[in-house]
Amino acid sequence: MTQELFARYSFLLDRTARKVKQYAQQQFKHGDFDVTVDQWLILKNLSENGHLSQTELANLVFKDHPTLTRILDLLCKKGYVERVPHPQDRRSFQLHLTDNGIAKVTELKPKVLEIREKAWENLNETDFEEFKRILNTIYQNLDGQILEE
Amino acid sequence: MTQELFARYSFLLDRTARKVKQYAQQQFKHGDFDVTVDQWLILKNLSENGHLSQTELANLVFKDHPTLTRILDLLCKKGYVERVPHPQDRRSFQLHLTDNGIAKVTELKPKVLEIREKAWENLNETDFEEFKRILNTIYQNLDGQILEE
DNA sequence: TTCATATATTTGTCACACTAACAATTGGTA
DNA sequence: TACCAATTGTTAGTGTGACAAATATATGAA
Repeated sequence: MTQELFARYSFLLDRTARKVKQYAQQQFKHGDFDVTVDQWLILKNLSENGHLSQTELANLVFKDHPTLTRILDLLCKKGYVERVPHPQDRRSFQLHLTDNGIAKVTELKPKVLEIREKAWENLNETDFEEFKRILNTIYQNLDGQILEE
Repeated sequence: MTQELFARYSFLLDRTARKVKQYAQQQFKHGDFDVTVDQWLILKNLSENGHLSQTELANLVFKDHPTLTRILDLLCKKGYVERVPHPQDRRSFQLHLTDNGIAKVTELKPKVLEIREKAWENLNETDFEEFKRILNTIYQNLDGQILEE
């Protein structure tokens, strides 16, 4: 029976994802980056895509709306992001980086790449392609599964 | 430069791990399992290893001590686990499942395996071995990295 | 014995994920 | 025009993760 064997994937996946985040967060803290790993993800995506709404950004980074609201609250408080009222739709905001935010992204970008590289010691590009393929397959297998009863 | 490319792994890893957890938690809820995914991990490990201390259990499931304390608080409140004072060492407890806890594990075990299987559609055992190898390599690359300065 | 050190667990704080409920606004339709 | 369903974003509640610090007990050396 391979069922028992396969079931271990969730444990290993969770354990590794936590370790990756924990390692990066330690390095962030050690280098006084002044942002968390998740906050960095938001800053980076805002720097690569100008003037998104929160919904657009949420879809881009695969975070839900309440989580994004709170991360943005913190980034606004730190002065890296601003919520600009949307000219046509008064329900929504256009998000953009402040000058401080832009400077922060410029400063951190190379440092983050260096931190991320550590995980791939002893692994090559073929491994990466395999890894990507399997992760995406799992994601798609579970995505959009409607529950009915 | 492959640096940028590689850096995407953390995003995909995090995204997939969250999806896996979210999917399982939905199914748990839908089936009225009365436990969360993390609580299930604890129950399962307690059923496979009798009379662990919290420290031993924490090492087994790779959760830190405060997190484990809180999960156990909930499981005790639900009546699935008991903390029995260690006969020799008054600092520690021996954990064991109550009768309800044992029944819960028996009830849920096949259901959880079925839920877990969903992720591996379109993937085979070779994929699983590759996946395991890469995850474990990443974990080891980042584990035990001491920070100094 | 006494003190320093180590170990087991708990508590507090902050951040994030998910659900549910809510307010405000928009846009289609009767 | 007057509804009403859908959309955008927020808030509250619960669970979990990481980290630091506190508490209690144990152990070993002086």
